[in-house]
Amino acid sequence: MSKKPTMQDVATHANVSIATVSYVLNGVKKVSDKTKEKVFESIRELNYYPDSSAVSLSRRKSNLIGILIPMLGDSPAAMFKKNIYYNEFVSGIEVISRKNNYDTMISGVAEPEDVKGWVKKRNLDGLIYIGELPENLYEELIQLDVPLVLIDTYAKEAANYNNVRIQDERGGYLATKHLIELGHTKVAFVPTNLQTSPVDLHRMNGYRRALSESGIAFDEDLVFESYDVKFEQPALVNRIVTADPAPTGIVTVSDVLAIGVINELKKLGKSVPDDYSVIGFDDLIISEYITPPLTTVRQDIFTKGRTAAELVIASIEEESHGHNTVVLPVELVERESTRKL
Amino acid sequence: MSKKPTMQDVATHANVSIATVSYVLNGVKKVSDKTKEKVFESIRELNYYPDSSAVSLSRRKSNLIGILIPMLGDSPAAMFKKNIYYNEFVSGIEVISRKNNYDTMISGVAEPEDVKGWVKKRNLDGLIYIGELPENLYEELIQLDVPLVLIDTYAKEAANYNNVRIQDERGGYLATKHLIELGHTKVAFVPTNLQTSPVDLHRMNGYRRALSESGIAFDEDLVFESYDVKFEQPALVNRIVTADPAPTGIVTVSDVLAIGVINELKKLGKSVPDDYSVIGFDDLIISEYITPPLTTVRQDIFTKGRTAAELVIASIEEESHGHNTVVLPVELVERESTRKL
DNA sequence: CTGAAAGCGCTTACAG
DNA sequence: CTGAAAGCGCTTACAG
Repeated sequence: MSKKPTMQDVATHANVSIATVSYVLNGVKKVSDKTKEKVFESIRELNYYPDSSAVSLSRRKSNLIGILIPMLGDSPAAMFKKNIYYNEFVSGIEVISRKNNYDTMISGVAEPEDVKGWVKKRNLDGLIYIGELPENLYEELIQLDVPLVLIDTYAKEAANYNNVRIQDERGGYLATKHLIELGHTKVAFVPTNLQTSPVDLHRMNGYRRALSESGIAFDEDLVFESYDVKFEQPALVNRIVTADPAPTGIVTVSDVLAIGVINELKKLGKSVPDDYSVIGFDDLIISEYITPPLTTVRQDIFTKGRTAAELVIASIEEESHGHNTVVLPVELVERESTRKL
Repeated sequence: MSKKPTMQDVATHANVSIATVSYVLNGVKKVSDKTKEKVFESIRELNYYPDSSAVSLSRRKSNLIGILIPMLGDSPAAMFKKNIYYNEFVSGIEVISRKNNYDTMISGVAEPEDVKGWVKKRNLDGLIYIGELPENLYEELIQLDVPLVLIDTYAKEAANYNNVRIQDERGGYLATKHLIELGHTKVAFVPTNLQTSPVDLHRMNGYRRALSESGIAFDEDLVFESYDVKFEQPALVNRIVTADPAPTGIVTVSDVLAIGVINELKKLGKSVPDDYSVIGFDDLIISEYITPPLTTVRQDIFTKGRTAAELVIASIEEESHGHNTVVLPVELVERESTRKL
């Protein structure tokens, strides 16, 4: 095959200097229209594409955005693999990035040191981090001085960065309120892990607000941590069905959990929504198609990804490294996993 | 923040030339152990990471692998977004790539010209393409002379590249055979699109083989193209339930389709597996947790991704641009969406 | 409006 | 075993 044409080839072909080609390409300086025309013509004919390694090197800008996905346990991919959620999220980032001429790379986060290395090595222009950032990573990242967007974070350090979150408190509130309105008074709350997940804590605040608004006392015995976002939840569900007081409604912090809970309940011969009303959180694509179709709190994960990408890119291009926080709305979607008591 | 250290900084710090640093880093030439030690020491102290733009530029190698995802309709992401499948696949690629010091980028494929541009721009070392490659893309890619792995392709041109496929024919066979063994004689086959999908055609060959093996005549009227891999399938299912002959078993080419079919059947008051036995294909993570748990033909998508990555990387590093074809096994997973007639 | 030249941070023959 | 220097393909002051 023929070697890839360089800027020099274009310059020669157009009978100008490479500086001029560069100017034309970057829309910089006033280049005469005829020259511009010639150059574009040559670019087209030679089918020229600027070499981004060279561009990155000389411009100190890679047009690369890194997406950091926290690891749960072993491999970064395992996380990505299991969590249907990331699919849409990454998708949103991808769309906006491409539109703005950025490419995206994904990496699992193991050691903070690795992240730093990655950013430096690849000259990443910006970073999107999903979830609570480990303390030590904050320090590393500050040193890196790279535009950063934090997703679903409530850490105080987060205030120094861009943030995209959703109305977590309101989500918990809406879900609980819904069950209460349906006549449920014994409502369980199923977070992942209250120690490690501020998001869960905020949703629980909403849960508590809804309870107290209706004069229902908060009961610790109705909070069941699952510790793991996965479909298999025998232990969790066992605790729920044997709980005292016995709940009739279950507010969950994710659709995956809700599906898991419904599944285990079925195994125990219980019916949803006849015996238990269950609410999810997220509204995954699949949630409408399970049995029963899941009542859930919808968040627009795709938009979350888009917003995150828009924020990093703005931050990169303004050189302002601003810290904006965008809180996206949530909404209750009533389907058939909840019923009037 | 302090500027990122360069190789020069390391050289100065270690009191050697940058050439030596480079040699040490690349394990090339025989550098004395003391020197090596000094250099590594400096690298550690300065927390140095080679700039990959510079490396790419001088070594003409980006250590970047591009994943091409075909677009269905509008945005590339839309595809990625909807198809739960890609999640695992990309995950597999990612794991192997990272282990081999490659990063991966994902792009939707719109115009073949765009792909070419992307490869040239980013100096991609290798490419993984999912699905049937448009004719004109073959030509473009040949010119690019970049290691390529084709996934699930049956085009004759594909023989010139690396391929990863699964036992499609066998999958169709196993699914159909299973239904026949359960006593079904009127078995429907639901492909996506026989015109555009050789994969579907191969699975149908398996379907036909199982039929003929049992002395059941193939009946065109029992083939129902869905034309779209999505959960909503009212028209499709309407055709199925009103078909003559009336099928009792349904072999489907994807879990998404199967879930869609089951869903529509329920809406029509039909029960699975009581009225219809339905089989999927893929065995998505979710498929075990829907109602009824889906009987399906499992393929290991994660391994498919891993294999694809291994092939490109081998191809990149051997400079041999080989064309190996790996056919991964499939296996029938019996769950509860099928029953004895 | 256009170009010569230095520089971005590496790699790699070539000398020694 | 080690280093000086050219080169990878761009960008960008600086001159003109």
